[in-house]
Amino acid sequence: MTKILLAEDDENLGDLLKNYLKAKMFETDWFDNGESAFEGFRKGRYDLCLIDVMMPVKDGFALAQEIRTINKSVPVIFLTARSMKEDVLEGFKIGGDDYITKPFDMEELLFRIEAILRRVKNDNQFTPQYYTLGKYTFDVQKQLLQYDNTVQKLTTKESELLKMLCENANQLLERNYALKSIWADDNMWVARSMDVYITKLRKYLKDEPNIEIINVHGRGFKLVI
Amino acid sequence: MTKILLAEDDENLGDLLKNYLKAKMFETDWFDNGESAFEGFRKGRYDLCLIDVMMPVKDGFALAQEIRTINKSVPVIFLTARSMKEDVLEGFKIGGDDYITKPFDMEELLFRIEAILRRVKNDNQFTPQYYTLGKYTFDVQKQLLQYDNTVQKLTTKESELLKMLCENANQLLERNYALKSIWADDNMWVARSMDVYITKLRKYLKDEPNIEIINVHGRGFKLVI
DNA sequence: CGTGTGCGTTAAATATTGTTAAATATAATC
DNA sequence: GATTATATTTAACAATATTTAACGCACACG
Repeated sequence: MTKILLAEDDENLGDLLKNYLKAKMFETDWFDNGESAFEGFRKGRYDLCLIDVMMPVKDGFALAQEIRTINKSVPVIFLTARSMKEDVLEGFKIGGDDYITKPFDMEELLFRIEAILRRVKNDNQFTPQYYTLGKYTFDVQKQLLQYDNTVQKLTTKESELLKMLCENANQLLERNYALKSIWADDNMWVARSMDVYITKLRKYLKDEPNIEIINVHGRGFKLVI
Repeated sequence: MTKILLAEDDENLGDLLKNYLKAKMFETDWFDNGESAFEGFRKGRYDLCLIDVMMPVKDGFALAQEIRTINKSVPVIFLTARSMKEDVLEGFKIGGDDYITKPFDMEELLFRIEAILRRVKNDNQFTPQYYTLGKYTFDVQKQLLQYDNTVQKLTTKESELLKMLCENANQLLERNYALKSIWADDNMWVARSMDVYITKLRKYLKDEPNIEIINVHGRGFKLVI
């Protein structure tokens, strides 16, 4: 379950937010000042922080800065009064991921939370170690393609290309994009090299009829599962 | 490049939006009434529609409905005045993907546009697409047309064109619309290329008397089932 | 009817991709 | 550092995909 830290001194708003987020399947710990919120952060594990800028004892920026000293990546969304829009810059400088001005739509807040979580997930998401391609298993780290008792060692380029195809499974992998990523160049000659590797990968995967690398003429390739 | 259709009668807002979106790397065609916007949609190819509800000549809902008759999937965001929040339901019923109430933050709008485009992209990725054409089955991802034990591999262009025809089955598929989508252009020479592909598709489908690709003189083609 | 334009079809021309093998570069071993 | 082994690129040719060209017919419109 996704856990949210909420730092908000207004009792009505805090309660409202906590209940709304609960309804949307987020588990929220609500603190009514910066001091206790920081204590809470140290003891807990949170996927996202929702911090009001104006708070007694320790304001939102101070809290965010403290949080950053012990965690560089947790997303922070600031809640700020509309009149204080200059604060926004300050907020981003501290490393906030978004801000939202009061009064705000609950729906809009939810929207931003989900967008940020999605983004963070994609960022941090260590490229999965393994991909399952029909009866094959592709071990990215070890560069191995195996099924049953057969093991095929892949070369670096083979592995990098297959990895990119897997990341974009059922989607077009653009020729130029792949070339620039793997070959750091996209001239005509290098492009032919990529074709050679496509042939190799197809050969490795030929025993699995549900997996296919199809060409999209003039644009790139698609790994269809 | 991502193309946006903007239908907005307010000259200031329209201009502002167009420039803002341009700065954010979206190419925007701006129409100031529903009538011309629909003309524009028919002739062009758009990734997303941004439609003001209150417009002269043809209001936003009517426009969206007309767009839906020729395209079932393009995302639509409605712009609506805050006082008319009841309209929201109407908008979703028509098949809008989001709505945003005026006055709104440019940033919020951008946020929603990006979120929807991301979602649409992910959707398409996983829904396996098959069309049933009489005794044939058309597998869009794998670009295959099969019946019984016969399998016909389709080329990229063949497949893209057949897909568009299927999406608009029993409806007119406009020449220009298809050309801009598949060929990213609609000059005279490319148009002949499309005719060649129509001939090819007819040849593939000739064994099924209930399926026919008929020509609508001067307008386009229609896949009749 | 006759004329201009659009469409159907086929075949040739061009561009892109598939495949294999040889040449070169890189790494591993001694 | 020379010698293998392995990885990658280059080259050459075959196979496909796409576009262009050509010709004849169909349709709209006067």
